[in-house]
Amino acid sequence: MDQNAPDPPSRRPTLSQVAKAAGVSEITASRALRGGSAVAKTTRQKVERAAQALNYVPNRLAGTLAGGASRQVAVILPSLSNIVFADVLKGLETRLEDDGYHPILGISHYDATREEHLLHDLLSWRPAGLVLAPTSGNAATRALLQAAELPVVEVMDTDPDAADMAVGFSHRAAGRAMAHYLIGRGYRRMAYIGHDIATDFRALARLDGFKDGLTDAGHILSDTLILDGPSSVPLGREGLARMLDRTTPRPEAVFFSNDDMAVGGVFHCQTAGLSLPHDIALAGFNGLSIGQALPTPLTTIASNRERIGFVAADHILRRLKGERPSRITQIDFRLLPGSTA
Amino acid sequence: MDQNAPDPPSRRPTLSQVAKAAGVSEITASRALRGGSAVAKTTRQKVERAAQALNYVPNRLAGTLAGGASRQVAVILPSLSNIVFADVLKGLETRLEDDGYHPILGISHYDATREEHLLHDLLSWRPAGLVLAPTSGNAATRALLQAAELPVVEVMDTDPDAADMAVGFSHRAAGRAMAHYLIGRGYRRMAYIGHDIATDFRALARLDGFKDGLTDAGHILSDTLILDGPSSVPLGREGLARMLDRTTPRPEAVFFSNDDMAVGGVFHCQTAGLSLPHDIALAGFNGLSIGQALPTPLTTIASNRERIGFVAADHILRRLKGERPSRITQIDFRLLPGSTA
DNA sequence: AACCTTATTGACAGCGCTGTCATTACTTGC
DNA sequence: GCAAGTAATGACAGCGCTGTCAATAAGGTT
Repeated sequence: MDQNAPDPPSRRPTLSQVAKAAGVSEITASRALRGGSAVAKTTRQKVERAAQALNYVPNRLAGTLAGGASRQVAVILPSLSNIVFADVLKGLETRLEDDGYHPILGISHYDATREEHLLHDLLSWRPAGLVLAPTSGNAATRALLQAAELPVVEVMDTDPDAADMAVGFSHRAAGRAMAHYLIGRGYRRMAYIGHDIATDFRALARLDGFKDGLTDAGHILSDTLILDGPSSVPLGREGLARMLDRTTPRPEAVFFSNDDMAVGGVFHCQTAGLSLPHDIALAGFNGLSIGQALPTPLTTIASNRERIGFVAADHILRRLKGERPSRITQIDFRLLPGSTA
Repeated sequence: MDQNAPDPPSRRPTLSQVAKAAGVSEITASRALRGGSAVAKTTRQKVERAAQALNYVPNRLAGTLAGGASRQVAVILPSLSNIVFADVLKGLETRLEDDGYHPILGISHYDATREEHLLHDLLSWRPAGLVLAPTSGNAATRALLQAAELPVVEVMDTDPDAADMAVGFSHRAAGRAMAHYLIGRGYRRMAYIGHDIATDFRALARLDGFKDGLTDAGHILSDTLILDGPSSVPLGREGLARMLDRTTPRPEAVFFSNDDMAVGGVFHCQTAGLSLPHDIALAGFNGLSIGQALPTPLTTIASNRERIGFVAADHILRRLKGERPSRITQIDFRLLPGSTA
């Protein structure tokens, strides 16, 4: 509590104090508490009792410094405003915790400089591994990664030249899949509405894939609207309103950068009295539950973010045990036909 | 390790190597890199150049062990599925990063045992501070906190007997405020629909406050429906459907445990052809953007989660500088009258 | 009984860094 | 030009723990 008061009286108990209390050597106490090694059952109990009595909490800084492997994993994500990355983090944390590991977190805010800085900072804690959803193909970052000599997983995409491992799916393929689906449904005049794509290069990859898909079938994108700022429901709503306002005839189908945006579009249609998908078709990306709970379930592509996080953590952990998980792991997306397109 | 080997293939460079390269003593290198202390400008430059050349990344485990204060802050949250805690985490991370601190994360899953375990685990990293959104008034946890002797902030509520500091607002007061508002709007027969409340005791507090508010005005809650599982849009939708199915006459107004649930309710009304708020009034809690973007903006109470996280981190940091931020900090909620009630 | 295992415990030397106090170099005042 | 002060640097010890190897005790073999 009191920061100023000189507090020599109550320093946290150390292993040596536990050892003394249990009447054994420090190293024996260490082994007893860590389990595994050869320690007599009675000795172990004595030590455990002493630790309990003193309210001993081991100091892993010291342990890691002396022994080797940390049980912390650095995690760098571009954002937490979007539930998508919270999902990834949840999957990560769940798997890590199973093995007594913990994430140290950094948020890059889609800023490459910040990402690099974070990387340097987090590496200084000597984590056992690193998981990141890269913000860009930053060269400096890549160099640091290569030099870091620790298991690294890049999540959310399947970049074939990932520094080490990658867990995710191809956003380009996802965009293409949506194009094929919409074409198959008979839509022709198609538009795209997205949030600030300069920063979110995975959204950009989806757009590129979408265009590719249209091209495959001999079509082209009839209209594109990119709005400033992070994706959100209100932004999507505003986007569709503006697009319909400025373009005649209106597009037959609109692909949004993600579900948040698309749900905004659905709301606009409700307000404007447009019936889905008759008057206009809308599609999103991510498969958020909000979109599926709409009176008209959103047509979208489900990504399994939590699983991506989980598998990423698992890869780190397995690597630490000496195994060699595959370099690129595909976590499939799935097109969810709803009733909006 | 082998001390004699001239150049162990690829261990990370240490401060001593940097010092050697710069032709100064270890401690001088340390001071040069940390800045502040008295080091000649030329010396500092030499050291910085050497560090750069060697690609030196300091080892904070060693630094913290030797020197004192860690730059990690333990964070324990009950969940990440709900955007609410992701928001808090975002605020925390933002403020911490400003000062070069980083969160180590643990998720309790609304489980008191797990929370206690996490606390023990995270404390073993000797964090400089601790932020948690308590899952319960767990006694063992509280004891650990008291003994921990580090700045602790409990977030999301303003528990007057917080172990150390608290940043948030009274959920009870929020519930009451909603009751008063709805009564003021003329609604009488009111119901509540919530998610698994056994675990989420802040939602329970809101319900209690809501009941209090009704009692204040001489009314009582006409119906209550608690559903299993975490809150979600589909769950709220299902909840309202079930309630309307089983109860006649239907309630005039329904207060949901949060916005996710309430938005589900709105969707159900859209599907069932009920007009809001004429046929039935709905209200939520949190002030999520999704609710505000609905064709009928949701009546709700806005909480400022990100700010709570930010202020919590700020309190920790200030405490570490020797200041004494106030024990209980209120981050006000605000009733947002929408068009659903 | 001498010998060999195996189980259990401990001594020792650091891990990489920083706090403390001491030392040296360089100014400045009179 | 010399005492006294300031700036810059370094030697040393130790943070709390674990890996390595050695030592001892206990049990089994021929």
